[in-house]
Amino acid sequence: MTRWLTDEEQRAWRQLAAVTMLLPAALESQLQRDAGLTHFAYWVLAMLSEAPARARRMSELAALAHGSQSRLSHLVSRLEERGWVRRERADDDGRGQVAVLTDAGYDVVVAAAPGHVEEVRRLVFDALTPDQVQALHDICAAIVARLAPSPESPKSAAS
Amino acid sequence: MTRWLTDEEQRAWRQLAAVTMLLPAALESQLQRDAGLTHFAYWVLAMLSEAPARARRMSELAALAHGSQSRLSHLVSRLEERGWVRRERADDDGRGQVAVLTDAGYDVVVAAAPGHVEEVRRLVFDALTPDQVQALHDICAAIVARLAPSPESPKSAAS
DNA sequence: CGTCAGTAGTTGAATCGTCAAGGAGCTGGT
DNA sequence: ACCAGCTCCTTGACGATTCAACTACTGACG
Repeated sequence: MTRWLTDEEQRAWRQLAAVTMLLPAALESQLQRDAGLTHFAYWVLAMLSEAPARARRMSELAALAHGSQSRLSHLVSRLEERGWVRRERADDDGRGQVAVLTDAGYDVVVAAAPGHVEEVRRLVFDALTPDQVQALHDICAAIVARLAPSPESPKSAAS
Repeated sequence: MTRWLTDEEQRAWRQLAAVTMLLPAALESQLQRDAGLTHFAYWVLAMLSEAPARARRMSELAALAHGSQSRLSHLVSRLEERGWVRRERADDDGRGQVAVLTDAGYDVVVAAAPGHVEEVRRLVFDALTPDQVQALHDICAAIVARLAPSPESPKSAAS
């Protein structure tokens, strides 16, 4: 006995689906054109550029960029070939690898950031009122909570 | 002189970005597991199933599914191999092709729909109040308007 | 009519992502 | 000490997507 969507939900879903299909494509296209970067690659480089010592553990980076470890591993290999990232062994854990942003890599993010931010502003925030920005945050946070089965959130405390 | 994002915008953007990365992946994964379908493939089949005579022009279908013509063409070839869709020449326009949903294809969408809808409800609508659903619709519609450079919208009328 | 720009769609090469398998290192119980 | 099982990460094969031609047709203009 499927609970179908109401008309309002259906309408909202079609718009949301459109956003999830079109917005990433639009950002990809801008980044690809102006900086030769994937949206995912940009995000990874950005996360590295903000990190202390511009370095992060692979798994941490994968989680921050919302991608699988495998995807990240392949990407980092490509970025390494271009000389934007370097891999190092983790001191504390012999299994771990640390991705380090090189100076050349840093220059790439810094060069790509303004155009990307401009595009995000143009496509998203210029279209919204401040109240809507707030609402968007809350809505997306609620959805993300469902998507990321984080260790917190379950009801009662386990001993 | 880049106009950077305010803190509120930044927060909202991170959540929205997370949704655009995680939600499609989650839906893909459910559809792939339970029906052997891509989200895009599901959407295309769904659009066909709603159409009069279960048939649509390729370009119309591409627009409805928010994908490129090339992407659709490749997909339809794969769907054709599985016997879920058939290509026909358009009567009115010799260049055009019409994609037609076969009975087998119809059965596939009908079988996949309940699980998919359940997942959408679980991940999105169960997390939101009715007010938020309404707000989500308006927000996404505003963004989509920026993304789809529709022929209307420009300011003054051209003769 | 012929031609020429524009539209509809397909194709193939190259890129990117996923999935399943595997190497290598840590950790806890005995 | 050992070994079973776990975590971290990489790899290779495969599938899906993009990008840039390319074919085939239409419609307008002289």
